[in-house]
Amino acid sequence: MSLPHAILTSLAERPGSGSELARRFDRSIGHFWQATHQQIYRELARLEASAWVEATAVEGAPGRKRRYRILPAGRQELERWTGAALAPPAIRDELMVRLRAAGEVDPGDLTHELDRLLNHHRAQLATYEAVRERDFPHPPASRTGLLQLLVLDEGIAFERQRIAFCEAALALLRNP
Amino acid sequence: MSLPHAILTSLAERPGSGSELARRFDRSIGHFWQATHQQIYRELARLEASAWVEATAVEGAPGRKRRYRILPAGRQELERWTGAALAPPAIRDELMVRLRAAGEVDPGDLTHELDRLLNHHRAQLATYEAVRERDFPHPPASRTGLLQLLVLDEGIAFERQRIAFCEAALALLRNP
DNA sequence: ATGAACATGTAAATAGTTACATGATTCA
DNA sequence: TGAATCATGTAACTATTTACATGTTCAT
Repeated sequence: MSLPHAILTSLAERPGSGSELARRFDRSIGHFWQATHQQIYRELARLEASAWVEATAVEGAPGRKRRYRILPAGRQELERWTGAALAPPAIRDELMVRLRAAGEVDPGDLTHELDRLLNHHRAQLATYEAVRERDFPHPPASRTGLLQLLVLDEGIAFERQRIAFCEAALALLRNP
Repeated sequence: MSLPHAILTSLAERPGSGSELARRFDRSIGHFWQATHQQIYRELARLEASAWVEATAVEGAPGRKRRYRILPAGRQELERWTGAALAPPAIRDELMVRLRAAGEVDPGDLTHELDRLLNHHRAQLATYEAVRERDFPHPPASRTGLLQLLVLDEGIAFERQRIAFCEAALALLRNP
C-alpha cells in the first residue's frame, strides 16, 4: 500500500492542506496512485498520529483548513520505505478481461466503449505532453528532476501503448 | 469489479472446479486480473447463488471437489457486461511512487529492488513469449483466437516497456 | 444575512488480503 | 494407519468507494 508514502512524498516536495493535496494528486502523483479526498484526509490523520507529519491551523481560510508539513521522522520513514522490498505490480486490467469475454460472447456495444476509452487516453496523452513541455523544456539538471521526467515519460509511453491497443481492438472487432 | 466476469469468461471457455480455476487464473486471465483462491471460491458461491453457474460434485476426487459450469443466464450476464460502460483504468503503480520518493530522499537499496523487479519482468516476458509460440504458431482464424492473441501481445508489450523502464531507472540511479 | 463555494470529516458498503481450519483421498 | 496433499472454506483485517454531513468564509 503506497498511499501514505505517496502523501509523504508530496508533502516532502511541498507542504499543503488536505484539499491542496487532493488537487495536487489529480495533476501529478495521482496519475500513478489515485486517491479520493476521503482517503487522503484519513491517511493524513494517521500520518499525524504516527508523528510523521504535523498540522497547523490556517487562519482566514474557508472551512477549518490545516497545513501539513512532513517531520524528520516522516522523512526517515519515507527513506526506509524507498529501499524496502518491492513487489511486482498487482495488475487489474478490466479492458483485457472485457476483450477475453468478447471472444466468448457477442461484444454488443463494446466498440462504442472502446471509442470513448480511446478519447480518454488521447486526452491523457495530450495532458502529459503539455506538462512535459511546460515543466521540462530543457533536460533537468537535478536528480529529482530527472526522476520526475523519467516517471512522466513512462506515463506518456503507457498512454501511447493504450491508444495503439484500443485502435487494434477496434479494428479487430469491426472487421469480423 | 471484474472478478465475477473474469470467472464467467473462464468458465465459458471451459468448465472446471474452484482449484482448477485458480490454477488457470495463474496461467491465463489472471495475468490481467489477479485473484487468490479465497476470492475465487467466494465469488463462485455468489455466482451460484445468482444462478449464473451451477455446480455438481465430482466423485472419486480428493476433498469435496465440485465442477462448475456456466448457465445460459450467466452467459447472458457476461454479454450484458461486455457491452456495458467501461471506466478508464484505476492506476496504482507503486514503482512510480517509489521513484518520485527517490527524488526526495536517499534511495537506499532501491537499485537492488529494481534489479529484482527487472528479473521478474524478464521472466514474465519469456513466459508470455513461450505461450505465444506454443498456442499461436500461426495467425489464428477465429475471432476468439484473434482476441486472445491481441491481449497476449499487449501483455508482451507491457513487459517490454517495464523492462526498458527499470533499465532506465537503474542507469539514472547509478550515475549520480 | 444568506447562499455559494470550500475544507474537512463520518458512515456504510464493497473488495481484496492474510491466516488459519476442515474434510477427503492417496500413498508409504 | 498416519503423514502428505488436495479442495474447499471461515474469519478477521485492511483498503477502497460512495453517499452524505458539518462548519467556515466570501460575495452579494
